[in-house]
Amino acid sequence: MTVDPDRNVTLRGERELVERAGHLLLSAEREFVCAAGDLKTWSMPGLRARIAGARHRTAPPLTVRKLFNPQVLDDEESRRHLAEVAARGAQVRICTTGLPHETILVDGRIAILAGPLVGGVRGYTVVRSPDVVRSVGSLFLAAWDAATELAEFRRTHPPVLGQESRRVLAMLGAGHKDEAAARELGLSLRTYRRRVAELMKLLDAGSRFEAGLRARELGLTG
Amino acid sequence: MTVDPDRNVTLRGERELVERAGHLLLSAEREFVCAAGDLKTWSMPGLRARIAGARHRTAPPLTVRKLFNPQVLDDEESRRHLAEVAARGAQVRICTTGLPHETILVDGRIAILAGPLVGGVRGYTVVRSPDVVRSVGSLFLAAWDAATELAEFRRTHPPVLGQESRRVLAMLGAGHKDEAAARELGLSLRTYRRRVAELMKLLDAGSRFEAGLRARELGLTG
DNA sequence: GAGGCGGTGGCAGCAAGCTGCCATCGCGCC
DNA sequence: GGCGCGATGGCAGCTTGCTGCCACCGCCTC
Repeated sequence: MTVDPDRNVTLRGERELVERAGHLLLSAEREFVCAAGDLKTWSMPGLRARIAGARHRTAPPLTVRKLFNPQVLDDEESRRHLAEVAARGAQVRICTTGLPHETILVDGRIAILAGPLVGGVRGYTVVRSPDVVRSVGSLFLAAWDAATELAEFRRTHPPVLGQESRRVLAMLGAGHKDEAAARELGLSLRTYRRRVAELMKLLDAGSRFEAGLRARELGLTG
Repeated sequence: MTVDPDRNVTLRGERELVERAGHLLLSAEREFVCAAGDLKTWSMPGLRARIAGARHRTAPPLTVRKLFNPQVLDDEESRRHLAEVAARGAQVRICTTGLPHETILVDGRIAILAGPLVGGVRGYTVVRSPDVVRSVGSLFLAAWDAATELAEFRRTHPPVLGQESRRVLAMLGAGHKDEAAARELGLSLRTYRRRVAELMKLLDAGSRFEAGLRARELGLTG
């Protein structure tokens, strides 16, 4: 890593990013900002835990802001992770406009911008030029302000269900047993239950009761 | 049965009522009106089916109005029966003020008024005097107009739940397994499930999913 | 045609839920 | 005390729901 703050450095692959810029991420004292289309880009095994650990040392509590596209809510693991992150005090928002590039901002001093995959490896450009970082920061802020709080988003944006899912929902809502419902929908018992399981994942429900609750809550019925 | 229209006849017990006044009930051509505190008074086995059958013969469709107190909604069998009756075209309303006496009105011509139990047998007085029947009719109409449609009533009057039922609901809504929920509430598994079963009866739900749906629908959560 | 891939469905085994039956216990009442 | 009544909880057996595993099928690609 050069000492010239106006020299951008591009690292290839997450491993190199972690090795050579990990300390930058850990150096956050005031604010840690992260924008990404999905959760995959910043997986960085092991680093998250160290960041989480580092937070305990900071005198002024670290402000953590995470901005994502709606598709992070598509799979259950991501939802669980987001919920956990939010529970630890991070602010999480969802932005319906496409996020340009995956971005990290540390204390308004350092920006790390992800590039496209090149030969299966993603490039990460570490930027320290104050003007560049500032303008990235203000772009982020604009997107952040336009985005909606995770909880609010989830409350007002029910997951989009296909035709079949809605028919499964109707069967469940009518109180039919699985066997009858499957027959009525022309599905095998196995497949019907697969659908129900998918639905429950989608609704973040641990039981059918809960699923019913949420289905009504999100206005997915009738 | 006397031919004098101004002579009231009191019949003792439902059997006698059915035997000697059953034909009056079946003679309804225009309107059949029934008000009762509960469904027990007019059980009259076999008669209902015959009334239902008779309706097919009537040239102008028979208007059926039934007025009940809220407690008919307390037990599941009554609810099912009411739903069935309503589905067959009867108008069903719920009246929150106590209904004075069980009453039947046939075509504005005949009134049958139930009295108290005497020696375990209820008396039924058949009235044909036009003035009396008219005034009973107008009293009924007043109560009818003040009452609310069954569907509307059920939508706006969620069943009153005890403290414990609400805690059971909370457990269900939190997605807990029965065992965990029972432990948390300090109940045995058996009793917890009894509570759940009661709750589901109360909510008219054939499955836990449905119960969740209704619970949210009736605003019984959070 | 070979092979991969996604969706389906049968099966089996387990987990969870449901309910009838009965013993028990507390409580009010005679 | 004796009795009945309602609530509780243990037990057992059954139903329902859940899921991993595997085989199969249709489709696409090479």
